[in-house]
Amino acid sequence: MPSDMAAQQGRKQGPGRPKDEEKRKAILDAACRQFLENGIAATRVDRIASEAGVSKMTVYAHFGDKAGLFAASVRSRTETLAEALADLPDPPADLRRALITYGTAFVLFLRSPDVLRLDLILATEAATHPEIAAAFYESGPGVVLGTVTGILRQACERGMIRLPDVDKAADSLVASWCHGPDWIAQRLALRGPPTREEAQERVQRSVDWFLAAHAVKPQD
Amino acid sequence: MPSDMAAQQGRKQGPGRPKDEEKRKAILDAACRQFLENGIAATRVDRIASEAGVSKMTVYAHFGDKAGLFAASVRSRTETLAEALADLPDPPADLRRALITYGTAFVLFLRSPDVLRLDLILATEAATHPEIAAAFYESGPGVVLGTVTGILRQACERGMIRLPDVDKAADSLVASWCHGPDWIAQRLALRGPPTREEAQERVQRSVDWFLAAHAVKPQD
DNA sequence: TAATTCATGGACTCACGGGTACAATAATGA
DNA sequence: TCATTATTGTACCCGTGAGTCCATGAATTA
Repeated sequence: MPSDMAAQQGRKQGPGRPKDEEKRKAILDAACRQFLENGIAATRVDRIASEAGVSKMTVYAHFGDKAGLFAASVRSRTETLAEALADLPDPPADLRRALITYGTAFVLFLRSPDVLRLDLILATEAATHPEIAAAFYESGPGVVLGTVTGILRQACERGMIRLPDVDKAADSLVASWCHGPDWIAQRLALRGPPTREEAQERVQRSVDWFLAAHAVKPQD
Repeated sequence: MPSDMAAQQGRKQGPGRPKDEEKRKAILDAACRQFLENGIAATRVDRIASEAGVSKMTVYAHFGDKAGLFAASVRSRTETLAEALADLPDPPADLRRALITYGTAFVLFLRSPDVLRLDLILATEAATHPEIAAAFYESGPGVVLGTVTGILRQACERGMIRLPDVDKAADSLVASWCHGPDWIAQRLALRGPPTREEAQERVQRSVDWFLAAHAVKPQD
């Protein structure tokens, strides 16, 4: 990622001691933890520095100011999460099984505490950091939506189901998997994340509705 | 609401000048606006006071401190919103029409900027103000879920549809109405609230799936 | 009228935390 | 070795904003 280096360092490795990449990583790591745990306002730069085992001046040397540190750390976190999403196995050929497999993975992903916190912070900060919010959407929910849309579109082309509007159908289907009142309750700390069984059961139910309503050939 | 008075004032109207209820209202009003707009940390008590046309001391006399002010203002806002939800018209007899009518109202409600902000702030603050979060859930999402569950249960009893688990079905159905990636995009300020037409179209689609999949009489 | 409580506004205290200054030291390229 | 840049620790500056103090005046009950 050379563009990243250019954007972050801005200097071509002139003479003198180079910046320590390990320290940079450590700072980003600590910053992620702190920002996710406390939000922007309540996070102390001093604490990040000490947790990273680094002096405060080093933090400012690498990232300029608190906002820059936030942006960089969220960006790195977003990339990490996006990789996790990209690592899903190939979809089974069977449509129903493909939807259930992916759906369960998505639910577990989208309701993991880290993603929940990240979503929360970015939603709070969307007004002041629109590019970050957009990047998060693209590499998180956008990927989920795109994958499901692809699966559905393919199934339509193969004549397995019939959908008047694939995009909207995908949106509603994903919604029915992930974001019910039950999910709201988790956001409000009224319950924990679902177990794998709960997630799967929930997705299976939605998928079965969906297929029952849209399948071309008669089924039960 | 006498319990409210007792909790807030604590004194039985002794001698001397009584507290001005209008000022109290004005303070709450300004506080709601500010907290919804900026969140807790970024809200300035001075600003609330000046916007309410009141001295800062008066704010502290009425609400003790910033946290108390926040709690009181969110409570009042939650009550207001709950009233809006309670004001919905009686459900039409027709099941499909009832679901669509309520669903559209819910979507417009849950995606209104105010509710979105409130949800966001409470989710952020859930750890430090669990009772407030719980109260919000009860009078917001909880009411929606309860209403839909009621409608579905009745329909089951009348033999119009068949559902193995009414509660979970209601959760998924509500989710498919409200909280797709499209909604996430709105939270991230990537799009605005849906129009009435969009909301209705979306709900209608979900309801039709649902009924197609669960109707007792033969379907295609 | 007297006693009591509320409200005002402005000045004030005080803790907190972002960001900087500086002097010393370490690592690197030339 | 020399110039250059990174890093450190500590001490510091300084804006900000929550919460308080106080002297004055207004509303209310007895």
